[in-house]
This record gives sequence, C-alpha cells and structure tokens, in this order.
Amino acid sequence: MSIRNKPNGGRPPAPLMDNDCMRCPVRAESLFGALPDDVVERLNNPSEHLVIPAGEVIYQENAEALASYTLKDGVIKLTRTAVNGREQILRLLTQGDIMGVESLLGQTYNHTATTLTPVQLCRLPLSVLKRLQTDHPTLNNALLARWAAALQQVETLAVELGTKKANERLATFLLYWADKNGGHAQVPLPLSRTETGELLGLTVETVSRFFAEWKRRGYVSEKAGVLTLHDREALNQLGGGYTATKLTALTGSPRIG
Amino acid sequence: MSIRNKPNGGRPPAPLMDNDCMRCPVRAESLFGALPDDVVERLNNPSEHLVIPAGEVIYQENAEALASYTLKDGVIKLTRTAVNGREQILRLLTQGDIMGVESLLGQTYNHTATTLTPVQLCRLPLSVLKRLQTDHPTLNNALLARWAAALQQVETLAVELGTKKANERLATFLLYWADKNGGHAQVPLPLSRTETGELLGLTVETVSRFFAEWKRRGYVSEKAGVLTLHDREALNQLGGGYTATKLTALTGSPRIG
DNA sequence: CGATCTATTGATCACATTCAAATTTGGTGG
DNA sequence: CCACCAAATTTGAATGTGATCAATAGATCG
Repeated sequence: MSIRNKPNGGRPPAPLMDNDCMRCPVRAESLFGALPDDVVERLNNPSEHLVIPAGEVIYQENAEALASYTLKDGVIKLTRTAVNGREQILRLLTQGDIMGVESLLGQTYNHTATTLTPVQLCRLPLSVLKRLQTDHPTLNNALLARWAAALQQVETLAVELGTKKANERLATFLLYWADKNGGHAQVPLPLSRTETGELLGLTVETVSRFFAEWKRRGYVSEKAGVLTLHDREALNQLGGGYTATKLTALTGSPRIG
Repeated sequence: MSIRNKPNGGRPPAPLMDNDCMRCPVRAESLFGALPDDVVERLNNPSEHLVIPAGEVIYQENAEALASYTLKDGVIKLTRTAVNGREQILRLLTQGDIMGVESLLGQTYNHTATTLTPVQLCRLPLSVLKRLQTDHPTLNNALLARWAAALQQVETLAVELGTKKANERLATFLLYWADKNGGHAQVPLPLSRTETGELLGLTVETVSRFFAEWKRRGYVSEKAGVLTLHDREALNQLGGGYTATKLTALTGSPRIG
C-alpha cells in the first residue's frame, strides 16, 4: 500500500466518524469552534460526511461553488493552473483546515482541490454557511483568522519562490513539512516528485536530483513514502534556516460556545 | 523631479485633505464604506491624516503594531525579507487600499511598508479599530473582503513566480500594472529596476535587459518614469496572456450606512 | 558642475530545464 | 510468491536561462 493510500498520510487515523458534529474530533480546531453548542447541534442535518480516496478532485478552479469543506483527516492540495498550463500548488491542507470558503465572496472556487491521501471531509452547503454567517456575526472572526493564516502561508510561499534557489526551497519545505507534522524525524510525504516541483516551482528532475544527493550524503532517507530527516542542521543551513510561521492568528481563534 | 516625487505616481492628486472622514474622497471604497454615517462621524478625532514623501518606511516587519492605515493617495510597497537577506515585494498598494490590519490578529506587522511615491495616509489606531470591530460586526464583512482580495493577489504572484519565466513575468506585470491604473497606454511606473526585480524574483540586470529589448522592438517606451505601452499584444503573447483578477470580492463589499 | 545613485551593456559562469534513456517501485493477476 | 505491467523515479548529457561580476553611461540633486 502506497503512502498515498494511507489516511492522514500515515499518521494515526482520526477516530471513526459519525454524523454528529457535537462529537466531531476536529470541531474545537475547526471553524465551528466559534459557534455555540446549540447551533452546532442543528448542523447535523445539513452537513455531510465524506470519505474519499487519494487522487480525487473535490472541486475545480472556476467551477460554481456549492459547498465548503472541513478537512477532518488526510492531506489535500489546493492548486491553480497558469495560462501556460503549468500547475502551482498554493497550499497543503491537513486536519482541521477548511476550504472552499472563498466562494462566500464570489460565485466560484479559486482553486482546484485534490486529495493526496484518502480523506475524511465534512461538506457544508454554502447556503447554510451564509445563513450561519448572517445569524452569528462572530463566525466572521473565525473566518477572518483562517483567511489571515492562509494569507501568511501563501506570502511565505511567494517569498520562497521569489528569493531562494532550488535546493534552498526544497530544504526549507522538508523542514516545514516535518514541523507541521509534529516535528518528528519521520514524516509521511504524500507528494510525488512532480507535485513537490509544482509546489516549489521546479521540475521533477531537479527535485529528484537533490533528494538523491541528500540521501547519498545521509541527510535524509525515504521508505514507503515516509521521509526521515537524519540531519536537520544540514538542511537548515541549505535552506537558510526555517522559522515557524506565526500562528497566533489561528491559536487565538475565538471560542464562543 | 522624479516620478517618485509625484504624488500618486503622477496621476492627478486627490482633492486637498481636511480632517473630516465624512468628506474623505476614498471613504466609499475604503474600509469604512461599511460603517454608518454617525459612526464615521465620530472617527474624526482618533484618525489622523498624514502626508509622507517617497522612500519612507511607514512601519517595519515584526515591529509592534500600533495602527492601521488607509492609503488615500500614492503607491506603497509591502515587502518581506527572506532569511538570506533578499527582499520580496508582496503587494503594491494604491488609492483605497488598507494596510497594517493583520495586526488585529497578532501583535506585530507582517510586512515592511514603504512609500514609492509621496503618499497621503489616514492613520487609525488599532485600539479604535478593535473597538469598531466589536461594536460593529458588519465591519468584519468588509475586512473579510479585503483579506480575500489580498489573498487572491498574493496567490496570483505565487503562480507567476512558480510557473513563468523572466520575460513572461515582466510582461504580465506591465500589463497588470497598466490595467490597475485605468488601462491607459501611459502609466506611471514608480518602481525602480531593482524593485521590479524584487517583485518578480529577478535581478536588476535581467529586468533592465528586457526593458531595453522591448524598447528596441518598440513594444514600450519610457520617459520621466512614465511607461507607455505601444504594443500590448506583443506583451500579451510574451506573458502568456493577462487576465484581470476577479474583483467581485471588493466591488461587492457591503455598504451599510 | 560635480557627486552620487540608477540604469545599461557585455562577458562569463552557475544553475536549472530539457530531452532521452535506464531503473525502480507499486500494483496486478497468474 | 513470482512475473509482469504501468507509472514514477532516477540518472546522464546537452542546452538555455538568468545570475554574477565588472565596467560604462545616464540621470538626479545639491
């Protein structure tokens, strides 16, 4: 079984889902951490729980937006396609992240969302979200915090793309990804070489070459889609140092209930 | 007098400022388009009007945030500095844009804000903005729309940086900038060659070379900091076509008053 | 007018892409 | 369990692009 077929990129799976938002394991960190219990109670009906295999497209850039989603387990990439046809991965979503909310302000999705691992999603029709937003203005605080975090992430990506060389970008990304997944030396890497290139503005071959070199040097190793970082310091020096993004925006997200 | 010393990059200056938010020429398009008249009325005291020459830093990345700003006239760049010391311009602000609001969710500014032309600003202490946000939840809608627009912009930048070549990025940028400034053939370009490079992830020399070549070919000309586009089609083909960003998010911003 | 900063141009070099081929991996069914 | 296939990865060689280094020309401001 490939890494891409392991839920949550190989991490311990979230507890089994039922259709009860109240008992949702990601509720606290999700958007609805901001909503009172009785409101979340009534969410049961409209929201819909989905289990989707790896490699599926959840929605397409520019398609009419019908729903937003909360990612309960697994990894999803958000991409945009340039005029020349090349793809750019803009964000990688993991447990607790939301997507498709941008259509609150437009009619269409801004990205294509594709599963990189099997995924558990909670689907919320936009109509419901819009009503919630009207009825509970505090929800906007949570949305604002999410938007701010997304902006931070994409800004960081733009700085990487605009100021660093191939090996620096790749090294920084590996450290970032390990950090994001608990900071352990072992980390599932659900991105193919091609996808890693699409994130970092590089070709498959370039990505592959640096991986190969770093394996030779003993900086990293890889087995069954799980990456092991043996020499963070070496990568750190290559990447020019990785500093965790300020996440105050998210951790400080309001809990009203 | 260089272009950088012309307010608003050489465009007709905004009407003379007084300290009256009610008569502010950018109020409708500004954040406070969302606020009722009587509330804006009371803004007179706390908000402060500033006139600042070109080349000044308004605030620094990571500095403690004390105020947010509305840009009434002129051009400002928002930059972040990478670990290796190289700068990345993330956004260019023009009339009606706001900045420094990210500190609502953190303690510090996320960017360094530098004037590219003389500038007229409206400074609003964060304490006031926070109070407004609490008292008028609808303000969050306007903030959300701004944040969404900013995210769109930076995502577009990331796609440019990640998927396009030097000449494509530069061509696209020129078309974008002309479009943003009313779509006329003549456009003030308040960026130095170095700064253009810092926006597009290129060196001064590379930027200069393409400008030179395109001048030779008659695609563009330049005089006193004003760029003239003679052959948009040529640039369009180079850049792979420029499509205006969806701005529904902004144009649809709620007006409550 | 002279000093200083910015832009241009040229020559060389390093990096990353491209094109092509070989190899490995993971999944399939015998 | 092994053989086989398709897809992904790795590796090599050649090319092209953009960076770097260096020198000149031009603009701006006191």
